[in-house]
Amino acid sequence: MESNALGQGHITIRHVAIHAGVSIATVSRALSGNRPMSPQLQERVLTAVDALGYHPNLVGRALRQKKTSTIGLIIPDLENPFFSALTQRISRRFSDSGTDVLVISADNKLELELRAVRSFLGRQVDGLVMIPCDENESGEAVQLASTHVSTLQLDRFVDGVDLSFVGCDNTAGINLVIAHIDEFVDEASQPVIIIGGGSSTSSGRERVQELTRHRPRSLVFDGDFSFDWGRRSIAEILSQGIRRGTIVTTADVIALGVTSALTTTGNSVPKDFRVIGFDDVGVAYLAHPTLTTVSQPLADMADSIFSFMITNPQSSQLQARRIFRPELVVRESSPASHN
Amino acid sequence: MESNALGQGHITIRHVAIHAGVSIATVSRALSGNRPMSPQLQERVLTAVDALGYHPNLVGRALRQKKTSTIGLIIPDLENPFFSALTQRISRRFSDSGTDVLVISADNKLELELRAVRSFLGRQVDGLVMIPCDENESGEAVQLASTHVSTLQLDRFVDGVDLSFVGCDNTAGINLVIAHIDEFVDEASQPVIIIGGGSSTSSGRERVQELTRHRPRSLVFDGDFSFDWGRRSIAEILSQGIRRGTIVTTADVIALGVTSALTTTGNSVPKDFRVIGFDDVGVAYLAHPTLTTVSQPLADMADSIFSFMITNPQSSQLQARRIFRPELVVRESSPASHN
DNA sequence: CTAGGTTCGGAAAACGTTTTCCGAACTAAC
DNA sequence: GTTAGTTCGGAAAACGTTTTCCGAACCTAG
Repeated sequence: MESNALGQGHITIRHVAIHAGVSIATVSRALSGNRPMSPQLQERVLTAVDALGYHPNLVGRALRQKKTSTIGLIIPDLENPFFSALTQRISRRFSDSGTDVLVISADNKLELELRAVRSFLGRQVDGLVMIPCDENESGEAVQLASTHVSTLQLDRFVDGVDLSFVGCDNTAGINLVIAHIDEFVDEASQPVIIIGGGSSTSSGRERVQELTRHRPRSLVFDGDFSFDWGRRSIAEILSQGIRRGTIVTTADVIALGVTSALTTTGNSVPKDFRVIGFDDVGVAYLAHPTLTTVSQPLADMADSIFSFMITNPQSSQLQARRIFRPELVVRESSPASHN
Repeated sequence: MESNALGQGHITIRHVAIHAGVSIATVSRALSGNRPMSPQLQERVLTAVDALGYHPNLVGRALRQKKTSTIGLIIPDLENPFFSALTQRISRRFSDSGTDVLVISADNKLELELRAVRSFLGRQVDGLVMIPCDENESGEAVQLASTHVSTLQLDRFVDGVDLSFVGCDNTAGINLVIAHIDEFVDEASQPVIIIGGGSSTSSGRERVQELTRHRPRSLVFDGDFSFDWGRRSIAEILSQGIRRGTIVTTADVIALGVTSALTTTGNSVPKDFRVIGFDDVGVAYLAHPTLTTVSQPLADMADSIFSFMITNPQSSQLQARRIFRPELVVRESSPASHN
């Protein structure tokens, strides 16, 4: 059961060196290929490595090299399918580059977010990507991160700090929605029902802001990015006696809760209520009715993050700001040909 | 912008020591509280720490202490809502215990799974939790992990290796489903339509196995744990001229694809087809119709993982096998009072 | 005033690696 | 045959911690 060839503890480079009858420097070089050496010697080392089942201790290596071939990713909520899809895409993008992506979920708590930053910094990650929990309150965490390591804000940014950012153009996305609504709502500037989420995040705020700019007299409800808030918002709306309208949400998770609550209470989508989401998560086209939404280019964003992290030499004097254009995806929850 | 008080590079314990006019040993002790010391001296060190903005280098600490206060979690597919929910619960459970949970997604690829194990081992994690990708092919990865660190299989196990496991009783879960079906299918042993997924995983296999044991003449389709497979399976079923029946799937993600495809093709759920899932992911009760499914006790499982990792002293002679009882949740997709 | 104990700070070793530096051996050129 | 150059292996320093060990200082009791 124990695979120890020598005394106790793990097998180190020293054991390999003894086994192969060489110095530890030679073993290191044979493995890294850092300096050319005679093939037979290298071969001898390699067989010793195999025989002993040696795996290098990355902690020791990191300490010496002052780099870990690792980037950290801090996610507010893994249960949000948009974030988990983003996480998946990013990991995939980095997967064959030698650096691996470590994920920590902050569970939407500022305290955990800050702890995650500290943890990653202490761990000496080569880069840090974070979706800040809060536009204002996450300032400390982001600031701390950025002074120590090359840091990138994703999807949301915090106010004040001038830092690199990758995300989508929320204003443009909402404008697509507005243009779409104009097709079937006769009178322009007809108020809509806005079910917002995460108003203390830049994305949530920007989206609601642009919506109310176009439709000033709209009803605005504010909650968080969750299925449940979508459901509860409908209870509120129905209790106000509203029986039809166009509902624009700031996230698919909300929209899905909304349509679910509407249909279970006997309201028809899109007949009584049209519903529009944001993000185009995987389940959006599985919902019934399928959800009209704004699609973000996840793969492009992952590419952008990758190139930022790879090319960026440690301290990022150059602020990158990559804002991607989203696309409207019209589905059954708000058919274009309705009226 | 640069917060370096001294030359170049990060601020180390040495800088703090100089600043406070003490030795590095004293700084270490002041921070860890490892040995009592006079309050005023400690105070002096602490202010120096604050003044310089020192954060300990966890890599150095890990090297010395031979422990990292970290556990690794390897997930086959973060986009599967069941897995992301599980991940969230586990992180949450560990969040205030001082050890943090690092997640790597294997993207359902054996090669990435093995690499993730190596990465975590090299990183000297104190424990490793993994959901193996494949019942047979993941043997190497799991074996490797278990010989080096206290390892726990989650939700699925691999054949052969005798290793600790936390999961749910799939057989019991399926028996609940069978009992439920018996209520509205007059003739017992009436064949059903089984849409399996992940037949090369223990969970997928066990569930289908128990189903066919009770309903030997059932139609069995095999695919993977994904929305898309659920959709495609329906195309296949309809092309065979089948227009009604009871569909049992081995995962909610499949079931959601199934109901989606059924309703968009004009088939009614539960009138024409009854659909039953497994896992009880968050969206299951948002779907239309809401999904009957088997619910797994996520919080209990997370607790179990936690206590295993905390109590278990390094090498786990004692094999833990915690199998939890699932519960049936009857919803609209297969109403009990149908016939 | 001395013997024995206790407190507490610092020097230095240790963790596992990479890499710089040095020196030995060999080669080639004059 | 000597010198200069090149190759290649090893000794040792370095990375940033924690912790063992030692010794100085102080206290207490006889």
